[in-house]
Amino acid sequence: MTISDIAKMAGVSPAAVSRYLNDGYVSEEKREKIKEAIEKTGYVPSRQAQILRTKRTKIVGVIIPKIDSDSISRVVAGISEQLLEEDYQLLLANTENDIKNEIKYLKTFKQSFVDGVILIATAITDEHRKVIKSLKIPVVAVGQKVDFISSIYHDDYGAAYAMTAKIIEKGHKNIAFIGVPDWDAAVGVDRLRGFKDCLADNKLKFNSDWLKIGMFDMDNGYENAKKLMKMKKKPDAIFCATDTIAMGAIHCLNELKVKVPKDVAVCGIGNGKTVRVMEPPLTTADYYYRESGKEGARMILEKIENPKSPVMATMLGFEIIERESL
Amino acid sequence: MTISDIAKMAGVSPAAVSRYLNDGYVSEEKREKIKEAIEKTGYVPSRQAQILRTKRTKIVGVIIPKIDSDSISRVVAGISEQLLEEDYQLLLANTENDIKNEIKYLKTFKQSFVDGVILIATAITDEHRKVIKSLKIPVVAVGQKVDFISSIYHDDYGAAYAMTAKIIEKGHKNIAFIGVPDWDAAVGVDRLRGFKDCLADNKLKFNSDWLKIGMFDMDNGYENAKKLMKMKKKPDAIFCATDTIAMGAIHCLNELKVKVPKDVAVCGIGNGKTVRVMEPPLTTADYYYRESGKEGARMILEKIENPKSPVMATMLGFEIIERESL
DNA sequence: TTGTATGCGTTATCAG
DNA sequence: CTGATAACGCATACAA
Repeated sequence: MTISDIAKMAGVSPAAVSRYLNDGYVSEEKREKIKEAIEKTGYVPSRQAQILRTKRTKIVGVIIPKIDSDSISRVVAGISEQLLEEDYQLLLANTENDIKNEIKYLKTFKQSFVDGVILIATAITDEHRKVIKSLKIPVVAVGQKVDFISSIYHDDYGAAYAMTAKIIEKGHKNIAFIGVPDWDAAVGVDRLRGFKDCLADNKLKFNSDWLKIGMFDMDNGYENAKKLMKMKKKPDAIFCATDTIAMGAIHCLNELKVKVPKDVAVCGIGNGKTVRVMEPPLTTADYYYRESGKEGARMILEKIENPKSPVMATMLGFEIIERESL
Repeated sequence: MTISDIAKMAGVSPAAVSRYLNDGYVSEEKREKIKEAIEKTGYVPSRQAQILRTKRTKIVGVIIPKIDSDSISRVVAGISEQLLEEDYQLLLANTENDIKNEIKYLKTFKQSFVDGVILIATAITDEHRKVIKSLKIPVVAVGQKVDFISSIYHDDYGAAYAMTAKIIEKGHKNIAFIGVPDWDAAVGVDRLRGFKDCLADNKLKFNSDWLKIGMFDMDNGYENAKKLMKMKKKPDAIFCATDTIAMGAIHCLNELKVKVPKDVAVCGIGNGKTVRVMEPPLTTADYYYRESGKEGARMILEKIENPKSPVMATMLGFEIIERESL
């Protein structure tokens, strides 16, 4: 079934059928005939041929470091929701945390296979910069603030600051921090900065022995909480940069029979799906991950429709969720 | 940059360049020239034009009910890994648990936009059947056994049976079951069947008052555990059909100050990422979700390469993970 | 081995 | 308003 077949059946030209399908610049009687022919045959235009002509795939590529992560899968859910609504499709590129794959996908997309790309990256290197600039299609970043492309990110500094203030408000003065490396600008840098600044503003001194850095997993929380509890001078609160880390930390504390929050308070950031059933339920900050995905999708769509729309940066807020671990 | 430009630069015909890129049916000297031209210009063939010609996109569509789920995101991670290896791309279609979207995507894919589709469905209705049969591209199912297409699934019956045996082995005789509706053949039907059969085989009678059905969320576990604990005759163990349900149940029990596993033992199925930090850590069955994704990808690729390869069904095993909740 | 010609299924142009 | 006709960029049958 091609457009010509339909044209023949309806006794019109292929061009008329095309117009019927698109602009709709066609007389009433022919419109009828064409409609009939299409309905009878169940004809559907070939996407590929359309794409070849129009140069638009109505697909957006989404590059992520991993999919089996609570926060990322929520962002993807948001993207997917918005895209579905706008009748776009979602090509998922999972880099498995390998920056080489990230560049590879970016280059693959360069062949204008997709109309735009949403990049959920933990770090933007010079190579990213270079490759992205060489692309002819728009790119937006979600989860990190990037200067040369539009981005949508969370108020990492603010959330960390507010959370720290909450810890202090609860009467804790000896606060440890378990975080991630500083190659992650959002989680590794901003959250730590918010923490330190709040400490300083409250005239509490930052104890670098209590600053522990590890990866984005529960082990980081578990191992570092253990180390913290082995020190002669122990903290009475632990601020974990992510919920996952916090879960590991609480698990460790429970094993050590350290009472949370009485002996040591714990909090995280992210409001992961399962943290409310921890023992005790985790105090954390909700980050509207899903919303950030939706907004990212809106942004890239806007860029696609209107390529010269200005670069913009949107910061999403947060909400402290008080539960019992703090 | 088109193939003709390269041809001109190298002083050969477009066909020669095409052959250089594909079959490689070209003389040594021309080969050199072409190579040079391509390198100089950084030419890359247009995917779209290739697709229009060859009718193959090297994309497989993956239809899922939701992405922000521990088990599903792990399956997708496996699919993604395998696809990356084979140089295929992954078009993600998230139905948001709406069966209408499932059909819609199936139909979208019908326009041979993808070379094959992997369906992660909870239920296969007659409409699914009809639409799938009308597709010209192969479809494989992951997570459910389906008779008319290749599928890969988990040993739900066996896992439930083994887990029940384990509960009995621990000395429990009054075992409740919190499950999901029977429109889900794997989780709703097979796991319950494994449970019942094991009970029968051990001469324990099945108490239908202790059979609770709800959705795939923590609330199901929470609410139904609460109901169970309000009964005059309480169970001393609760078998939850999924880890998520189990987490809700344990949370409830903790709130009620019911000791797990001393007063009531709990177990789940799935080995979710966070269940090992529950208090107490959850006894569950590992399901190799990631592996099932990889296998599903291999299957669809095989079908794509070799369309008349036979329908097959692969069942993946499981492993009981003993922790402290049982 | 090589090049020419043709077709894949649309959409855009342009003259009627 | 309408219908030829020319691209879009590539791959292949076929003739050379």
